[in-house]
Amino acid sequence: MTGPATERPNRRAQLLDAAAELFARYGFHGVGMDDIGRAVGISGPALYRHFRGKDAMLAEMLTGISDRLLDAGRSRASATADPRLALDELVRRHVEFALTNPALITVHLRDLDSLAAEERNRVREAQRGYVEVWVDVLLRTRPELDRATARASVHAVLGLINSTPYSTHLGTAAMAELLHRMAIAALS
Amino acid sequence: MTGPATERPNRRAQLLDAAAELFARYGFHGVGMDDIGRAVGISGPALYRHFRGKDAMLAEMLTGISDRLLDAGRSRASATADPRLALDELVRRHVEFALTNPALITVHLRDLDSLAAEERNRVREAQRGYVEVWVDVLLRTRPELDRATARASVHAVLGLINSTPYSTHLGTAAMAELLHRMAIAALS
DNA sequence: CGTCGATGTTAACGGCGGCTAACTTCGGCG
DNA sequence: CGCCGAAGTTAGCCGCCGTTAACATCGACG
Repeated sequence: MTGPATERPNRRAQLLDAAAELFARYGFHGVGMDDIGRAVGISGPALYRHFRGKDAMLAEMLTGISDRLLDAGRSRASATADPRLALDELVRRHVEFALTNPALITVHLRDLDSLAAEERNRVREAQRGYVEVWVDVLLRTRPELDRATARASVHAVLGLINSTPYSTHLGTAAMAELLHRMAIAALS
Repeated sequence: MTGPATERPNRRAQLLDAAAELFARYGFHGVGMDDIGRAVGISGPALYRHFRGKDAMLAEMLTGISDRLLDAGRSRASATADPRLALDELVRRHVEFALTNPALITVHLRDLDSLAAEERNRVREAQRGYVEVWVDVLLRTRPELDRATARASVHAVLGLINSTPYSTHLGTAAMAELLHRMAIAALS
């Protein structure tokens, strides 16, 4: 009975969403396969029809978002000539992403180390690339900075924006505006 | 043999330090009691001579630092009349703390939810109080802000400072200076 | 209409890890 | 010098959880 084949394309995406929510709330090791199944109305081992295992779910989740962020960042940065506008655009995009996907942000910060070495390095590589995009743009607006300082600044600003999940009692629009202003101020 | 009674006062503190380091690197659920023991040269169940259990270690660790931060914040804030100086002092103190104890910061951000409800609420209460100290000071330097916005700003700045653990390739002095400048800029 | 693949189900295994039990060692102290 | 408590040790239990096995259901399609 429980098999409505109405969910056309990616059941996988739905499962990953549910898993992300649980991982965010209880941590990767604090969530069982049964929990994930229960969250979508199926129970336990059915998940193995869609993923090789629990680790694979985390891996797909994290590589997915880091690759996506990297791609988006690259295209935005290269599409805008004025470095100040490009930086503005990077901030805007990242703020929007963080406010839209707090669970993914949380899991990304918290459970990256639960990944197997290979996948973890893959994610770290994408992260590094994303940061370098920011650094390049930042250096064009403030050529007096050395690269190490620029990199540290970018990390700090991403930390500022990513701290979002723990405090969104302000309405997304106002919060986005606030974070944007603070990020730009911190980078000036 | 392995019992040098030379470690006079608090073995507990030493054990908590080791545990914090491991929790920071692998996450609370990713570390076993045997691992913690091995890190200080004893093995496994010996830890139960000092703590009621693994949860108790995490609880003592987190309540310790949050109470300590709250106390330090309160005394600093009330000891300085000029709000701008008080804010400066809060930032300076917190930056120093974050750079000195990256492991504690990491565990605090990551594993708070692994605590039993009672202890968790205790920690959250201290956190809330600490943020309110910041908010009060900030509101005195920028009376045009409403309290909710001030609170969100404080959370964001704490996120900026706490992002430290993931990127200290700059030397603590330079890093402290940089974070301080960025934090103050973001709050202005 | 019968078969097949996709998607579930429940039962059960096996390892890992937190914790307890029973026993040792040793420094301090009356 | 003999006792006692603090601090360790190893052996082992037990429950949780990721994973596998064996079986069910159903829509699609020749």
